[in-house]
Amino acid sequence: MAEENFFERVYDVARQIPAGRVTSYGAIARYLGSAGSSRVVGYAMGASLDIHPPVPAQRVVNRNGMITGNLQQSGFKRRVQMLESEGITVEDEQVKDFKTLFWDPATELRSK
DNA sequence: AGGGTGACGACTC
DNA sequence: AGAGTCGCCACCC
Repeated sequence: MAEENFFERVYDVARQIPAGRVTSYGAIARYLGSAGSSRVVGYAMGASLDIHPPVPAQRVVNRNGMITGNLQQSGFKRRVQMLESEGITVEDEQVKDFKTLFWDPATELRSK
């Protein structure tokens, strides 16, 4: 049995986020069936920097569309640039048109 | 086995 | 409307 920890599941979903789109921790948590474990998703993202393969955690922001990241602030700036490189406009550490670029796995991967 | 932590989320004042 | 506080659930020590 594939003993995929909750973290790996989060990574799997995050890797399915198409470029130019963003999602929220709560959306992923909800998609995994643990809507209340949004914090765990965020925690997993932080640990994603230490896992392999790399996870596009930069596409995952909080439900406000703001790029959180108290940790790894060193790479935080780089994350914003990567998002802009994908066509996402980031202003003041916040994703512009977040609602439009929002990619909900519960809706997109509903049948996958 | 227990306690503490944490890239959030929703409620309340 | 904005700011602050509490709660949740999984992982690490």
